[in-house]
Amino acid sequence: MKSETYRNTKQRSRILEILCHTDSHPTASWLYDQMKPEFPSLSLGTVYRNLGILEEQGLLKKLRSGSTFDRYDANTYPHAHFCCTECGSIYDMRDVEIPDMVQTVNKQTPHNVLEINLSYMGICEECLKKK
Amino acid sequence: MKSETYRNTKQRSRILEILCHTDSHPTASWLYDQMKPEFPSLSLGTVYRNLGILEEQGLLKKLRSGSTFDRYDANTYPHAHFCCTECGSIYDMRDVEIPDMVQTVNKQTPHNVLEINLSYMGICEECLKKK
DNA sequence: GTTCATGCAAATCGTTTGCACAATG
DNA sequence: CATTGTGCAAACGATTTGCATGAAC
Repeated sequence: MKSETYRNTKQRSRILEILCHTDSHPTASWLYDQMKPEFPSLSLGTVYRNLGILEEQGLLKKLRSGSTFDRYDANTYPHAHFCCTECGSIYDMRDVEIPDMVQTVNKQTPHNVLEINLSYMGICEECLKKK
Repeated sequence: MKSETYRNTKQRSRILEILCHTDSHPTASWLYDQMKPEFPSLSLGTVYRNLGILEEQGLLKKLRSGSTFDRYDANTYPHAHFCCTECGSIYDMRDVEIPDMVQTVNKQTPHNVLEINLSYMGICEECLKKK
């Protein structure tokens, strides 16, 4: 049973503060290393639990969300995907254009962009039926 | 030392065949379950190894590639990311427009699209310097 | 004082790897 | 027959969880 009330803890507010002051999209263990000096008895479990709570509160987002499995696709032609956040299934979006922005974007960034990764997240047809 | 020659094995060609005849972007264990009746002594390790080889050969792609860690972002406003395939770091793409295609796409698909996930893959500035 | 969060350690789960044996070319 | 692939089981690494203690309200 999930609780609806959250308490303020030093650990949790520090995590959010660090996340708000960096744009490096940290991992849990990076946050752990950052906080360890200030909270010597901090544990990784606490970091993970708080990240989960902050995400529930909508204060942060977990990147590359979706399932935790590797998935494989024999269609190597660039195409967009639809990822269902309920059941985890992934569909091809055959009819949706994937804008060829590689050249455009390369002019706007110092990095070397090689590939676009475009996916649409939402609820799939099957899961919609079940509601 | 990585070999440059690949042999044909029943297991590997079956994996590719299954992948080519489905668009459900299978996981390794789904493939394993599919193949188990035909190859009763099949092991998951074999499936993973062959998926790796097929990817090397360019016959398939692993989806949501990049690092294996969860990463967190306190910037919940929709924005594109750049993911370096060499060092795994992730940058915000502040200046790159993320096209608001949610409405457009919803007209083209039976699923309910809620969110766009756009990332550019390539080599980051830092890694380029090291070359 | 009741409930929620923490720290610790053990468990979980997807994936990788070492090794002896089998199959390929 | 030299080399690559397989099956098995153990190892790995990120994340999760059970439980007793501590902090928040």
